[in-house]
Amino acid sequence: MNIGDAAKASGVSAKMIRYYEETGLIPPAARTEAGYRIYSDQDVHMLRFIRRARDLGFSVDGIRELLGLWRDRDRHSADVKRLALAHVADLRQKIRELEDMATTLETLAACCHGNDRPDCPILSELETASVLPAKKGAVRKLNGM
Amino acid sequence: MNIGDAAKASGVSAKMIRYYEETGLIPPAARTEAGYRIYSDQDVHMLRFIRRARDLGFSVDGIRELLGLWRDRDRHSADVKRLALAHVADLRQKIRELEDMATTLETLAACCHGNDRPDCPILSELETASVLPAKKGAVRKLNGM
DNA sequence: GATGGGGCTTCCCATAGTGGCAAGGTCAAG
DNA sequence: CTTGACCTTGCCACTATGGGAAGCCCCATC
Repeated sequence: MNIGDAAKASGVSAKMIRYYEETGLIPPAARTEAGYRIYSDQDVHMLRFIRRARDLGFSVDGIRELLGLWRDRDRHSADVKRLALAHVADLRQKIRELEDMATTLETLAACCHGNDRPDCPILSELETASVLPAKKGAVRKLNGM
Repeated sequence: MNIGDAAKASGVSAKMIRYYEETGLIPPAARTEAGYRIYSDQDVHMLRFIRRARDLGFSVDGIRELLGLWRDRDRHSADVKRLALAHVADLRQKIRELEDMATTLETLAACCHGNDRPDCPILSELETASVLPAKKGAVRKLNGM
């Protein structure tokens, strides 16, 4: 099948399929004489695997590792589990950071009258305080979320 | 003072100060005859404001609005509050998504023996299931977090 | 058989925010 | 006057994704 059909069948856009091929996440697709990429059901299966991993927030590099393990019949499930739990730790770290931001902002907003007067504790705080002193080593990479 | 000192004093890197100037978030700095940017304590004050807003997860565009309100002596605190609470809603939405991912993965990982055998429910799930069926309208932009 | 529409190809650009590097100018201390 | 630390601009990189243009291809319909 052509790339458009593979995209529909897998839920990965044609654009991203080409990108994944270009960056080596997936092997180069076979081509027709005219240069059209062709995909088998197997390929679609793999693309769906990728899409699901992305839905779980794995980065492309994480997916690369997952795919390696997926293809390796002699894999140790411990390796998969380690990968998954490391990702969970990243997610939880990120959640904590966002949570801190949200509660700080909510606290400030609760103190703001929210009327047509200009005085506002939110702006005052931004102006003067050190808002999040404990912001060391933030998990800065959690793919574009 | 020079850009390096302003960076140290504000906590915003020199690189980012130039970027903010280039993109119009802050007005162009005054220059010495040799072309060096010079910053006043006022400028550093503004840069610190920006950094704190970023620590609270505001996007550069959000900060642009905040700065506008900050500078506007006739602002309505209601506008600031609305901005803040809208951001909180975005944060909470994002948190929910990450939370879903984390719990799904944890559930799967809990079912994985994590030994040297290859069978692994995590991979099985990625292979077959529709992992996150409720993934409509994800908050895709929450500045690079 | 020609024509049209839709799909495919590659290539380039843009996003947000940040880091890094390189070539060259500048300033201050020794 | 030299040296080293700083400044300037400009360009490239990253992640993951979308948009679009120019040009070729395939199939169905007239």
